[in-house]
Amino acid sequence: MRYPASETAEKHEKILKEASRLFRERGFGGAGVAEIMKAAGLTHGAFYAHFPSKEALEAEAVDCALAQSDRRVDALRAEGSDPKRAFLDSYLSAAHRDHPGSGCAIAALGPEIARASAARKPFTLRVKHMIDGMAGRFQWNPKSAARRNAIHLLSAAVGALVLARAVDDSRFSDEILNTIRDSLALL
Amino acid sequence: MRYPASETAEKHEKILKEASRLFRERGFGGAGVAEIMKAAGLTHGAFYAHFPSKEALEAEAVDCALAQSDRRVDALRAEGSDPKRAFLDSYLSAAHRDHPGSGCAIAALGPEIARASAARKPFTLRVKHMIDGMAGRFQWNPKSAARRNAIHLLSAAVGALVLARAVDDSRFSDEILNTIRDSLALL
DNA sequence: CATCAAATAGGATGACCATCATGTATGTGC
DNA sequence: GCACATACATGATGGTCATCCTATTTGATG
Repeated sequence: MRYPASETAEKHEKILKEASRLFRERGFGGAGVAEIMKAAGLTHGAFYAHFPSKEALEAEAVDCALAQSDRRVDALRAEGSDPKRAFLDSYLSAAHRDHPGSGCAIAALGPEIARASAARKPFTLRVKHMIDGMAGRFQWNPKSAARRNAIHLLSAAVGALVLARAVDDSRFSDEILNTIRDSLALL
Repeated sequence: MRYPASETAEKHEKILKEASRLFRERGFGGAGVAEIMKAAGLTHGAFYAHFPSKEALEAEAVDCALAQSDRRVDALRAEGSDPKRAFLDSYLSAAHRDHPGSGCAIAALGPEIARASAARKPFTLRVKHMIDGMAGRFQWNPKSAARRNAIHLLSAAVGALVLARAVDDSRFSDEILNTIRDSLALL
């Protein structure tokens, strides 16, 4: 059947959202096309009407997830007086550690993206934009070190989240998150 | 045929070495049992005489890779006068970025380890030991912040390497490595 | 209103993969 | 020196997965 154009666009978005969640939860290899389509309320046969390949879906899903992260960083600035502190509290929280499906794609998929040819381009653009945003909108001392500090903050936050998730000791995991949260607040 | 015990132990080590390299290069899912055995000079049938499952191999391979990293950190201390600086120069080098197969397993496999039940325990022990070693052997100012700074240094170095590998722009990638190298030298 | 194009379902396909089964040859322990 | 255990090779097996094929249905187009 041919469906109304609006519904088609909605379903495309729904597939992307579910893919981006499942990829972050289980990795690119851990989430299959059929499972993603089922989560989106469709069957596997319809997949290739929306995306040319799974690899293309991976690229779009990464872009989608990082766009969401970008919007969240913007929202932090609108809300509180210290957006950097708000970012650290949110990014290095136990909730973020325990729910990768709705969290940062860099920490959930970084090494797999490095091996995935198609996802690297959108990833690069989004990361550049995130660093520019953080450098421009967070409060740094001195202000001249904004870009360096933004790169430092993002790197340390990503690394800490990766470590906190991989470690099999909840106290050690908490220690990592708390240590980096406090350290980066001083930048 | 029954082989001499020494040869068997050698082959066990060879399988582990090749697995740890291939896993770091392609991820757990990207390297199959048959390919690993072939790289070790054997056929796939002999695998289950050495390891009970692929998951068990993943755990031992991670342990093997991190043990090697640990030895390298020790070696840095024996060689130069500033082991922290030597670590940063090595860890955040273009060579390390471009050769994950012989590099740090945290940066190459972190998120996959977080999802791999068996590998998390040895991973946790090795990371704890690495942080203890860096806290005790590197020069920190002030010395009272040694443990906090060691966690900070490892997190930021891992995050920077993940970012530098995933990004599709060599200048940006270099900028990340150089920025974090200089920032962490001040800890 | 008639035609077309596209979105979907269901099923097929071919590849890959972890694991297991079997046969064999040979060090090892008695 | 003999019986046995075992490391190995080869070959199945069962499952999963990405991708393709075909029929169907119906909104869009003129």
